Amino acid sequence: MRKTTSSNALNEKKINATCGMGYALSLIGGRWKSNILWRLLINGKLRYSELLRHIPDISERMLVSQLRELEADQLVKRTVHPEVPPRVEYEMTDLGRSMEPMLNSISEWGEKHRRAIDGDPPSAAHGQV
Amino acid sequence: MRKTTSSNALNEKKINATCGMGYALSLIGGRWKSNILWRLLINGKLRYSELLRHIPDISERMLVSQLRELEADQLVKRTVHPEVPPRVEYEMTDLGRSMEPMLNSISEWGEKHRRAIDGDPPSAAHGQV
DNA sequence: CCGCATCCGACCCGATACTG
DNA sequence: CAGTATCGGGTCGGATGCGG
Repeated sequence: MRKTTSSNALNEKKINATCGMGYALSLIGGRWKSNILWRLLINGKLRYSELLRHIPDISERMLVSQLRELEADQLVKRTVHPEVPPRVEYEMTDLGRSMEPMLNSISEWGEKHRRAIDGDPPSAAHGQV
Repeated sequence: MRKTTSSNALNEKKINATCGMGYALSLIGGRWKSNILWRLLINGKLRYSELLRHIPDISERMLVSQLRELEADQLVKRTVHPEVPPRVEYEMTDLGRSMEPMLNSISEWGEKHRRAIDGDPPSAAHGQV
C-alpha cells in the first residue's frame, strides 16, 4: 500500500515551469492547500480534528489527502502520538516555513485586490475591456 | 445568456479563502497562467503567435482560453490592431503589474527549492516517505 | 494570423459508509 | 480520534478541425 503516497502528490511533473513559479504553484495550488498551510503557519501546530474544524467545508477525505501530499512534498510534518485516543499533530517543516514570505506576498496581494466575492455587486462588472 | 466569458474565469467563487491567498491563487492557479503572466511581465508586450512560440507545449485553445480568463480578471489587456493580417497584442494591466512582487516571491522560492523535475534520477524516487 | 467549437480523457473533489 | 474505501460528478486540459 505504500504506492499511495507518491502517486497523486507529484503533479508538479506536469508543469515544466519555465521559471520556478510553476513548481511552487503546483505545491500549494490545489483548492485546500493554501488554507491548510495558512492555518499551520498561524497556529504552529494543529491536530487533525482541529484542522477539520477550522476549515468548515473540507471533508475528511480531502483533508487527509491534501495533508499527505503536503507531507510527501516535505512541507508539513506529521507526528503520531501513541496514545489511547489517537492523536496526530501536523506542523510546518523548515521547508514549509521557508514559504512564509511567499505566502505572505500572495495573501497580501489577495487581501488588497479581491473584490466582494460573496456579495459581489451586479453592475460593476462591465469594464471597458 | 452571455455568461461564457466569466463562467470559467471565476472559480475563485468556490474558494472562500480564509485569507486572500485563495483568491490570488485562483487567478494565477491554472496550468498555464503563471507561465503566460511571466512572459508578459518580462517581455512587456507580446502578440498571440509569439506567446504560442514561447510556450512550446501549449495549444491554441488553451492559450486563448487562459488569455481570456486573465483578461476577464483584468490582469491582462488585449489590443487588436485593425490590419490586414490581424495582429493582437497582449500586455499586463496595472492590476497585473501589481502582481509582480508576488510573482517574484513565488518564482524565487520555486527556483531555490525545486529539485530536478525534468531529468529526475530514476532511483532517487522512493524517498523515506 | 487569430480564434472558436466539439469531443473526450484524466484528474480533482465531494458524499457516504466503514475501520483501528 | 484519525483515518480508509468506494462511488460518482464536475472541471481542467489536450487533439482536432473549422471560421473570420
